Amino acid sequence: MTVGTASASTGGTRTRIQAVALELFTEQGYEKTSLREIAERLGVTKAALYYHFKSKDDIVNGLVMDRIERLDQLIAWAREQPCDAAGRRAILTRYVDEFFADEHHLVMHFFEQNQTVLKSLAAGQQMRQRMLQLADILAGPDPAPIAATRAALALFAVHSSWFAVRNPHVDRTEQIGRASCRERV
Amino acid sequence: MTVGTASASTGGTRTRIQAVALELFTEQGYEKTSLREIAERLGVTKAALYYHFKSKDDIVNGLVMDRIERLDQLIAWAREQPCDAAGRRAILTRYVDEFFADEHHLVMHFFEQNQTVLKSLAAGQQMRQRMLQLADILAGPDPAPIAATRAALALFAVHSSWFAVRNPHVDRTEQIGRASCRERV
DNA sequence: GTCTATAAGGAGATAGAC
DNA sequence: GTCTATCTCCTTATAGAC
Repeated sequence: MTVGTASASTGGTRTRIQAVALELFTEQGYEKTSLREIAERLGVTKAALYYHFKSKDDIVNGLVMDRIERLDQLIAWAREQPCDAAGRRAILTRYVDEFFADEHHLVMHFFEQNQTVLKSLAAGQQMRQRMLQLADILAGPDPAPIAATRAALALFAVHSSWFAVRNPHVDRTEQIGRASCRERV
Repeated sequence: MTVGTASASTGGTRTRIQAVALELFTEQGYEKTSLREIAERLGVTKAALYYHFKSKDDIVNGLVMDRIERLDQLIAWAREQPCDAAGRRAILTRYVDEFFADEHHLVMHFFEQNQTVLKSLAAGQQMRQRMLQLADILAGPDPAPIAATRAALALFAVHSSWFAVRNPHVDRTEQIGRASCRERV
């Protein structure tokens, strides 16, 4: 896991907490996962978690804020790409490469599985706002409604790949890449 | 709301409960919505809810089971459609017409906002299974991996329309129809 | 950094009167 | 059908010892 800038003094416990929390939040949902459950799986007590994070929400914030920074960089770069098909494809490709490679995709999966939670979290609202910005860039300036819809769908197609993944012989990244590149943008 | 076969004897309270619950579940999530909140909005007490539903899960079950029946009918019909582009388009069109018209789309929206909940509910697992069946039919017999992916994405594109809807001048059904028909299946 | 102990509150669910 | 009252359980979060 690459999560934030864990203070180098700690033995990586903070990062381990985030990793376990992310897994449980994605599997069973944020609300259904208690701090007791996270602590137990780590072999510590609940109180230990509160040394590293000031609240349950704060665990999520750490995960999200990291992505928002990276997303802002991608958005800034995307604004300078040409507004043609090649430019849009380049944007989508970088999006997939950055946010769905390695363990990064775990965070994205968490986002999709916990939409209602993110709605009530400040970090989640910011994330959503960035996604809409990216869709706007893909749609181009003064888009026809149909172009705006298509741009948003292209972005979403990447995310919906989890639903599509069932054949064990096709690995996930391969399928995600295929899904995004097939989309006409 | 058209929810199940409410015993005609009651004054529709059961249906009103489902309508309010559906709205709150979709807005803030299933876990975050308490029975107290539902009861308060209806002007009754928690205990009254338990006369109509044996548990909180049971409220969701009523909503889901209704869709599963309709989905099973659609699946049976879809199996008899030709395996060409026109047939696939016909299937998608009926899917959109049946599940995204009127208030039906509220239930679909609830599904997307509460994926983790549905994972742990028997009714939700059945629903997911039906969706995969439908994707298989769209993909055709012995599909290449790429065809399977494309079929699943086409289905999902319909559902992702909520993300795409931002322009208030384009109404939702119009956009959903457009989204599904634009998709190459 | 991690522990024990506990506070404070809300959740789902039930019993029984009306 | 709906109410009041209550039970039981589990949650997030804090205080303070080690």
